[in-house]
Amino acid sequence: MADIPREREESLDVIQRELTAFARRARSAAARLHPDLPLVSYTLLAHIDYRNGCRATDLAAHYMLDKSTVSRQVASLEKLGLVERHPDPDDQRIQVLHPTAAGTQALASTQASRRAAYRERLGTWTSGDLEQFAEYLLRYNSAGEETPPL
Amino acid sequence: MADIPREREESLDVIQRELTAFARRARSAAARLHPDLPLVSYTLLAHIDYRNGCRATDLAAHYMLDKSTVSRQVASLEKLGLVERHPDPDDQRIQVLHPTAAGTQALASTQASRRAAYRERLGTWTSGDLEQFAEYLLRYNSAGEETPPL
DNA sequence: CCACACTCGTTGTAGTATACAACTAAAGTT
DNA sequence: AACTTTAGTTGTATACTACAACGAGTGTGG
Repeated sequence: MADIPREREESLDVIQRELTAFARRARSAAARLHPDLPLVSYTLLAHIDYRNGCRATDLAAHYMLDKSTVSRQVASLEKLGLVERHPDPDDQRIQVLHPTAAGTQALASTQASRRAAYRERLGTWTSGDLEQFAEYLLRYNSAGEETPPL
Repeated sequence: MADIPREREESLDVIQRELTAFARRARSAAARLHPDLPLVSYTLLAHIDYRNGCRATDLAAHYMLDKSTVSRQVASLEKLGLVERHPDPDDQRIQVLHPTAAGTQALASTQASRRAAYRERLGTWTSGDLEQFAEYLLRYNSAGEETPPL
């Protein structure tokens, strides 16, 4: 039951369909998890934090967004007092983005409810399955650093 | 290396982060794969086809969308001549949606390029890994029929 | 040192996706 | 017949996004 092409195709179709369903549902779910935070911005804020500061260009590359989109999102995060921009002394074009204290705090409280949701949702999974699933997702996403993910 | 809670948390965080990254990238990727099709509508059309006809309400439930959103998307698909509405004779409130010939055809050609993209992307995976990954995604998504997926 | 090219970011404009609320119409329930 | 529930539409407002044009800073080849 291993290398029969038909089985591969079936698996690919399932993966395609389920990933699509997930992506379509993600927004509404995210809205429920942090109704306050501008919601897409949350993702960017989380990434800024994860990277310990980064540039707008990095965000655009990572999420495949136009720089104008990122620019506005960052502006909105700044207006909300969640991120700060620090000009890079070596290159005046660059603004290094960092979460403010409020940003870190907002992230932490949101992260808590996200974690709780995931824990509940994946509560019945064995640790081995979680690990394996995480590994698959990493592999899947990294495969598409260059090419489109969907 | 099995049931240590810390390891579970780490896996959960990775899953969370990678699923989020995927969801954020999905739109831009989808835009590249079918620049012609209204692009969100594609998903709905695919689901209508997959189900061999369904109601707008079913689409809303499946993708966690507001009925007004679905109503407009379906209207746009109809205007493009990709779906037809057939009133249910037993219940005049209901419109059963079906792909038109053009809809089926559009779906087929898009599906071809999608399949190609997935085949390329997952070409190095073993059939076993694909099967396992598909199974995880199914399990993950079905766990959230009630609760939010993200 | 200057002209050209490149990079980072912003702003103008426009299209798409989405939700919420109010509404119509058709069934179903008392 | 009156109330409730379900299916779908429309009005309105907002979020997200891209593309194009632009401004400012950096780097490089004459």
